[in-house]
Amino acid sequence: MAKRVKKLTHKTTVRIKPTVPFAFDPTFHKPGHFTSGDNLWQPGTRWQTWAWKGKCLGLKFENKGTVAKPLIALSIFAGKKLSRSFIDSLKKEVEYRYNLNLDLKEFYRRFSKDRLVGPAIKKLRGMRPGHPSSLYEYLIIGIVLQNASVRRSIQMFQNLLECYGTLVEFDDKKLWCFWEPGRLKNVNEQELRALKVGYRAKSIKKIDEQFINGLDEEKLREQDRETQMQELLKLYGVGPATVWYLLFDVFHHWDFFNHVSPWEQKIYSKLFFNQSPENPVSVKRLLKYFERYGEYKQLAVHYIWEDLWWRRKKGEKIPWLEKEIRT
DNA sequence: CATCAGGGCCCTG
DNA sequence: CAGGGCCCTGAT
Repeated sequence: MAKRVKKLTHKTTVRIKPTVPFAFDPTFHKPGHFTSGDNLWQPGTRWQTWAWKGKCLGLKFENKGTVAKPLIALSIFAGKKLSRSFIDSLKKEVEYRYNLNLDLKEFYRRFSKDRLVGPAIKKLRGMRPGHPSSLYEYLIIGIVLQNASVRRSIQMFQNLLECYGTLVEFDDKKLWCFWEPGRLKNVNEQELRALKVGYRAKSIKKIDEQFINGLDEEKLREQDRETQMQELLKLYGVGPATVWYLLFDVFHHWDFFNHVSPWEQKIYSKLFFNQSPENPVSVKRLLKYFERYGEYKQLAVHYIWEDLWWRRKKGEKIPWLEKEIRT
């Protein structure tokens, strides 16, 4: 689909100082997550589109510091000049989504000696959990992940982005920027189905409607975890698997672990019990094992998970893992 | 060629 | 609370 490119020519740069220690690359690039047309990464630099308060923006994060003395240069590209207050609110949101003010000391103190988490902490020291997406965006991603292989999820997501998103150009990169909540108001299910999302069209449509009806991410962030979970489960098409992802990536609860999807089950079985993926350990037993990481259980597993994908990315041969990756 | 399972969820009985 | 159906796609 040919679309006009929106050029983001106004550039503002702000400096962000994350808490110490901070690791740039494993924070801004998660090789275990599926990639899509809204971002690019190379060591030391991340480009990311960002739909924020009605504007399409391009963000460029550059590593200007070290683990012990972190500094990020964040360049914000926009179509028009941005106000100071807009930039301030955006900076705060960036810090929130990437957990740049997270204090990891207690987590490291307790688990640096753990046989599995210890080595991961050593390699990824300073890595933050986090995700660039808003609740709305993550919900859409969550829906396209359901009951589909990675390749198909990427295809569905890309189709949606190219149909309803905006192609932007900044810093010589062309990337797709997400559409705003409510954009699908006058789109019917059939049009969505044409993008090969199948029965997920109904969920996507209903989620978009909920945002028109006043679903508010900021307000939901202030609620406790149980309330958040109940509210999210009310959404059509959102079940335990999607909620579990949301509570970690969007609402930043490190202590919540109640779900393991089939492919993750196979990978955890190998990592934690050295059990072959053909004969995986039960979900119940996996969850019981994670209890040892207490209030940091989700963070601990995130470290081990990311370590695995970074090892693969760096060229380590992990034959059993290759078998589990369906592209 | 047909059949099937896949990074769930809803709905029914 | 178990299980069928749902869209589409690549694998077999």
